[in-house]
Amino acid sequence: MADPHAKAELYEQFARVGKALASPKRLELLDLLAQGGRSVEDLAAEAGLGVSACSAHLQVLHRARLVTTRKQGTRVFYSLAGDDVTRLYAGVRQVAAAHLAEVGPACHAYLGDDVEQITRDELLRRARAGDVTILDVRPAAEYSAGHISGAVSIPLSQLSQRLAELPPDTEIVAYCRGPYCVLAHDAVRLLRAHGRAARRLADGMPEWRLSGFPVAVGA
Amino acid sequence: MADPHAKAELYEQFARVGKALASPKRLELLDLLAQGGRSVEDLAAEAGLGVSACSAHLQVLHRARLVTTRKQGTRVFYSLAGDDVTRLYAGVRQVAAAHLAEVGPACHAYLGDDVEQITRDELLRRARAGDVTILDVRPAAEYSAGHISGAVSIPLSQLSQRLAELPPDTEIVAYCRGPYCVLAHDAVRLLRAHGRAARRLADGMPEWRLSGFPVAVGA
DNA sequence: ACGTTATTCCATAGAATTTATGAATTGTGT
DNA sequence: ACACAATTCATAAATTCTATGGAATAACGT
Repeated sequence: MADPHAKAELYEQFARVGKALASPKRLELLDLLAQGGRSVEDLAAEAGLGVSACSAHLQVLHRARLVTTRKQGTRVFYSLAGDDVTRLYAGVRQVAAAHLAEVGPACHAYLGDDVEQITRDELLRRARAGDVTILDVRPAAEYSAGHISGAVSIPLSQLSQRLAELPPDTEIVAYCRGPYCVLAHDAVRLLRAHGRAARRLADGMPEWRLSGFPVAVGA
Repeated sequence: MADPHAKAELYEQFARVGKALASPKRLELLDLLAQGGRSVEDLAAEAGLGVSACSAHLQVLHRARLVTTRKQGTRVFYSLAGDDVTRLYAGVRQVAAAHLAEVGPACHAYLGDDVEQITRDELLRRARAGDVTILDVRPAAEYSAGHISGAVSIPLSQLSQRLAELPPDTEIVAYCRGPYCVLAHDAVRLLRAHGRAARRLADGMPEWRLSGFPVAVGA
């Protein structure tokens, strides 16, 4: 009959994935990794962790096989193990947002006042019509790892100095890492403060790519 | 600027969902709940837990809002909070199966030798053609809560005594709770040992329902 | 070969959590 | 008032989490 130990063992394996998702810092790391491969110290800096702590978290993710490693010279690049992992992470966020009342306030506290959004489909239509400027405000390395076809890269930190590079009289749609990333929110507020028409893509690069929408790689 | 505390708080919320998924017993409970609402003691018995321990686990799930409660007389019925939760749970299993080498052996140890499978789409075609008997081998209560349209209910525990109820000369497709449930595996082996042509639906009731395939409710 | 650099490993440590058990309690319905 | 289901509580051992700073490892450049 059903060996209760065998059953427990199987669910133990499933739970390895759950345990990997059980820490806020690890979810932050997944968020960063969804933008492309990254080295440990890069991730540590971006996530506000010490290198050791970051490495430890990454190894939890690695033991659950949510990430893969690749050695490039003296450094180790971590990447998500597959699109299914990206989708799983998105699923966690979606379920949390749909059912946890605290997510709303937490979003507002972190992202600030709502800015006008645009959906992926509408952006694709507008991009094909050519009457919109798509703006990637993530760090340059993330843009290189993959961006929306036709997007220009101006990291948020440089945006106020480089406003002139944006063609005048066209609406700007800014995007970043995902629906819970501040960068595009801040960018839109900054652009509007300078009198530009700007909206934010409702989600970010990973969702765009997973939808099969056109992506470009490189500088 | 970006308040690091606000960011941490947001990811803390996301991690609540992850934490809820971080225990094998809780995943087992989700598996059971995906079949329909259930009382605490029912769940406790099915999952091999004491009532207290089961109640505690359920409250972890409830605090993460993965389940909802409904009072019916003297007992409390727990249900999944939505289809997104069912999908999230399926996602965890899928990622584990795709990336964790240990899942294969654990499956074999629990489910036994592979039995022939059939996909949802093929089953639907065959069912429409009418040349197949669909057999639900889950406990009767789960059948009542929702089953594949046209399926007959013979819980695995009664199958060997009730073989005569199955129309002769038609192939039988057995299904149960999902891809990692033993019931249909055992049923197919039992049927084949009695000389019947039998296969197993590759996944179970929740996946069938989520695909939008026809479902019936009641005895 | 040697120094540099990135990452992992180790030792530590406190805090916090997890899990389960059995008994007591709450609350609902008969 | 009684019976029953579920939760809470008191325990308890075990485990786990998290982060830190320093040592070990491994690969590269000179």
